[in-house]
Amino acid sequence: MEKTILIFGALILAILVLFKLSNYAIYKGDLSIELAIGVMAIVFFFIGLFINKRLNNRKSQESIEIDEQKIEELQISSREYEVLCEIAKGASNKEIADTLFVSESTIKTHVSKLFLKLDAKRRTQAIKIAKDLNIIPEL
Amino acid sequence: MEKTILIFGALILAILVLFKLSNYAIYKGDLSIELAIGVMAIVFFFIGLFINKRLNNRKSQESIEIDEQKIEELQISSREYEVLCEIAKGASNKEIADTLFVSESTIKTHVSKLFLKLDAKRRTQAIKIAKDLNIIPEL
DNA sequence: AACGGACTCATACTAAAGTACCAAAGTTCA
DNA sequence: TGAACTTTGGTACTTTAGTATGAGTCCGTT
Repeated sequence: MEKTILIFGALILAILVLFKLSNYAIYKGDLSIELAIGVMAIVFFFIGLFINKRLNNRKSQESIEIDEQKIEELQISSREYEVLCEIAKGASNKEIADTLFVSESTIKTHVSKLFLKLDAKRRTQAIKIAKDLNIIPEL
Repeated sequence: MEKTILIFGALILAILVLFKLSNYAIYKGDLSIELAIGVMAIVFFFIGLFINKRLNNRKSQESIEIDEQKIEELQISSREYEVLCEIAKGASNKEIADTLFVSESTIKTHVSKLFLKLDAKRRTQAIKIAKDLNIIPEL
């Protein structure tokens, strides 16, 4: 909301400035009315495009961003997080163990901890919850 | 690219039309130059916003869109698809059976079929593959 | 030094998932 | 009509996942 006011404030200011410039040019006989109006219109058209593009870029970046704060809140350790990401990739316990150079028993331990922290009963549920919390990459 | 030409064509046409209208109003003494320019500027600013919003909405709809064609290709039946979505929600076989009013045995049958069609060995992998193929809702 | 937490690992067990095989009913299409 | 497919479901079995318990090492903090 604040941003909207700022944008329109800047817009009105720009209109006033361009008014003065266009009036000056018309009185000097350098510009016709049509040209002044046309230039103004096109300038503001592109201002509209530019502002909207900026807002939309910000939006799509936000949705991709991982919620590091949430990970902290849940007290998920880095190793547990690694295991979570591997689970979300569809790997089995054995595969994850091989990937991370530990035993399957260790993976089971991490998984159990993850379930506690995410309040999940099975890995598919843990993936869903993690996705909803934006704590794992969309990849 | 074609769209861009069309948009700018329409833009130039709109400028010419509004020129004529504004000239007519100025000669009649109804409008001052400043007001005409201001109105033009604001109109085109919002045209810019509007056009860009339209283009971006189309984009974000595309990325959310489920690849129905892919589902057809993989020959996933509607029932199988229902089960796939439930799996992705984190539900167990028992829970899915209760949700769809069938037996757990039936769910297992559908799941096995899904694994064949998605070339997956376990449900977490099936979810990943389905996600990558854009055949299940982001939800 | 003592404590707590992360990481690692094992064992034993249960539960859930996954596989194989079989079957029946209904629908669609050549 | 027969074949193919979908949907449903059961049984028996194997494999993987998940739980519980216990333990050791390392590191940081009090």
